[in-house]
Amino acid sequence: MGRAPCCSKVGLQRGPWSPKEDKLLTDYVQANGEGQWRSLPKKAGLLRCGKSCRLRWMNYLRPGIKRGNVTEAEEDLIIRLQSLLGNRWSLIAARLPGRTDNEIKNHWNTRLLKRLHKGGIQPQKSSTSLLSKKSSKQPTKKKSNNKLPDHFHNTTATMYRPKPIKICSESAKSNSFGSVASGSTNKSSSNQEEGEEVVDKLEEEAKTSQVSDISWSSFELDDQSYEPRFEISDENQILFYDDDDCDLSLQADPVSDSNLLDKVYDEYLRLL
DNA sequence: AAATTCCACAACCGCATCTAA
DNA sequence: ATTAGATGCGGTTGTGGAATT
Repeated sequence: MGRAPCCSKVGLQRGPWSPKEDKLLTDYVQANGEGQWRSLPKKAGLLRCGKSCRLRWMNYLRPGIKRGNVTEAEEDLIIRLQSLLGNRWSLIAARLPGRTDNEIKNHWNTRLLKRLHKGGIQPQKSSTSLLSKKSSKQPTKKKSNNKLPDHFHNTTATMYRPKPIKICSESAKSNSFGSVASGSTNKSSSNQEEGEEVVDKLEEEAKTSQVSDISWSSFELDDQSYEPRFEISDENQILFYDDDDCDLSLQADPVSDSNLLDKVYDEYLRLL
């Protein structure tokens, strides 16, 4: 038997929000701040579940939210972060200013996933992500000798090779991962800890193995071997690990090398 | 023009995690 | 240490509009 629903559904409004409800919620949150979602509807005069109010605020009413027009650079970053993190939409959203996890998730499911499938790419699921909680319990990756499988067909897409970087505790701890992983609230401490755990493990490994550079390749963590879904050649070509011939057009704008999104991505790679 | 299918997005649901008592 | 309530997250569904037949 599951636990009781978060709130009684009796008499509560459901479905799309009306402008009047939006205004009530916005006014209340602006006056009283976020939080206390459970008691908020009553105080704000809304006939909605607290969860519903929170979702509406986070995904729609919150100031600074960008809607629609996901740029190619953003799509590129979403794809790259998804390959690193799996379906950790809140983490991914935290790296895309103004975008919500729900929007990114929708965009992924409705467009990017199809595009990748069309290109013969099998995107990883959350259970195989590097930071996934499940990954340590249910390893899904086989140990690899870092060689490409024979059936591997490479396709090309331009991407920028992250520079091998030296992991040091200061940079690891002082980077923005924690603050960003916290997302819109101060609550995602577990995500932050996961990120730091990964960094700590890599740092320890680097110390013991006398290797100071962590390069863009597979590595081991928690007795599991992780390998990227793709490899980046010296010519900045992505070589996708895939069974089928495919033509994925992930052409990044060369100019974007210096743009914010790439920096954001590099920041993640530093952590991994 | 009407019916059907497709698509994008908002919202819901259940579970996991956090926190305070 | 335990427990219950609150919150956050990700998967899924419902719905309205656009596109197609």
